[in-house]
Amino acid sequence: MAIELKGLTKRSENYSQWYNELVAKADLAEQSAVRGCMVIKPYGYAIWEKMQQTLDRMFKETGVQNAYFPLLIPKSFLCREAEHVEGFAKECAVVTHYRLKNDPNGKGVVVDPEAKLEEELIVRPTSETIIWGTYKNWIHSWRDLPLLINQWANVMRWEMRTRMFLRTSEFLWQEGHCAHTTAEENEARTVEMINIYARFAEDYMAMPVTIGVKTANERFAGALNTYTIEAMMQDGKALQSGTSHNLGQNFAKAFDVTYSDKDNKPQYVWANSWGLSTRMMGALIMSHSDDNGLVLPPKLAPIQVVIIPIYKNKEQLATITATVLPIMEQLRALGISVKYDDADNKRPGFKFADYEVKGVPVRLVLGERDIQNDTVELMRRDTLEKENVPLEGIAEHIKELLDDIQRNIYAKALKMREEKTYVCDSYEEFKEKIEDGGFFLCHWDGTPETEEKIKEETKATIRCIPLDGDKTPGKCMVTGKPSAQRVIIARNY
RNA sequence: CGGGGCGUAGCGCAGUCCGGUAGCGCGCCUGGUUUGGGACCAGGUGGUCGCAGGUUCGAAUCCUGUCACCCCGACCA
Repeated sequence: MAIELKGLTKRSENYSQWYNELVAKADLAEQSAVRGCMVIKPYGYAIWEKMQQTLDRMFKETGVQNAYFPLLIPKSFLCREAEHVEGFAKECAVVTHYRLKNDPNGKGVVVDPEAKLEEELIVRPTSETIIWGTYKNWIHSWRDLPLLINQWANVMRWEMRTRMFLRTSEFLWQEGHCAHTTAEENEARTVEMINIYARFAEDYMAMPVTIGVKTANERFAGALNTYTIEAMMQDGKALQSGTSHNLGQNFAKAFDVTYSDKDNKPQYVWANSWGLSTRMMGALIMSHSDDNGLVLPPKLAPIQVVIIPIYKNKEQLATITATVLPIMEQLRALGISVKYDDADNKRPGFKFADYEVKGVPVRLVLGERDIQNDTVELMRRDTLEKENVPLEGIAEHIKELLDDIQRNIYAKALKMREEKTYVCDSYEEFKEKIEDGGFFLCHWDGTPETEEKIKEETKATIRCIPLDGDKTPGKCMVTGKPSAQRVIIARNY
């Protein structure tokens, strides 16, 4: 394909340009003909599939089942919950007609004015409304609860400005929607799901996150409370990576979802919803990648090991292949995904660079030299270190190495976050230091006005009120009023 | 919607000021030599110059209009 591989912009020179080039050169995604939408290419999608499989397994372990609801939502449904519609109204795509006809004045087709829908349909920006409209029919008795449903879907939010993976008009995600009998059980589920997201981020994506609560300003439209996991990207900006919302009884009341309890009394159900999107692809890229391209955590890499033969003729290739095949079998027996790239239309140097930019964790190079010595050249992507290792026991060695890479990139990301996290008590100091990015642990008086002031003056927002950590009270950095605990303030994507 | 930029081959661009045969690099195709860090040589394919008008013997180039897209803000996961 027409991808110029040379000359990736340096990460330190222009982070945003580096990111865009990386997405293109690692063959993850490209702009589509539709404004603000993205084509996810096979390699990018393979990574997303690994994320999906992992999350799906984690969800099912807690009793969640998958289902699918329609793309289009009747406008009247969206309007049922007042705060919800207000929050999403400004970014909804609307279907108004159901037919085209030949243009009477020329070529092509036009919308047939005769085919106007009586009620407009909204392309889902999220599915709470259509799902609660459906749950009304599913929930009658306390025996129907809890109802734990997830759907994998696309949603559309007509964003003004877009950015590959991080903000696109259409994006893929999963959204879970649960119904419970009690407020306590509902809250516990909301927290359980944000913990699953945190575990996914840390254990699989190797991305440290902070679990916290959103302020009223940043809360999901229609929720009582929003939990979030916040990660720090390499440029010090925050990325909201997953959210879990306690919806209280708002949607149950709006859609009249009630059940008969054990005393045969009607009760509204308690609801929560939680979502994680292809934005995580952006998070993955920005957490670990370097000037040579993507660095994938082994647990999410579609290809964990690539083997490249060096040969001068067919006979040599045959000899190398005979050595490689058993190695591949051993690796696969250990559950390691491996690719043998013996294509003869690309030279080794090209392949080296290509798999590096694609973030393949481990590379083996095998030539005649190695065959004679019973060794193989091994390179790990995270450090780019090369070593010659004996063929004997190579599969076990690689298995351990993959675990080590997974740990190492997590440790690196954690170290970076710690270095760029500051305890700050002076607003003046904050205004100066925020220019270089980072998380700022500051006291805040708890008012939306102060939060708004900080946002207007510095473009930074309160990312979350961390659940763990220091709970020492203090004085608000801006107003000097009392503060219950420090919050994380940062600029964000 | 404000402020800036751009539209010429699949991709990246030059040519536009000063009108006169449509160019370069990469890719792609063919053949050969290569292969331990992004190969080289030779030959070849490929474009109604965003669109619509106008000026002119003649327009990628000048004029008018229009439509895209990109970057910086406002909106946001």
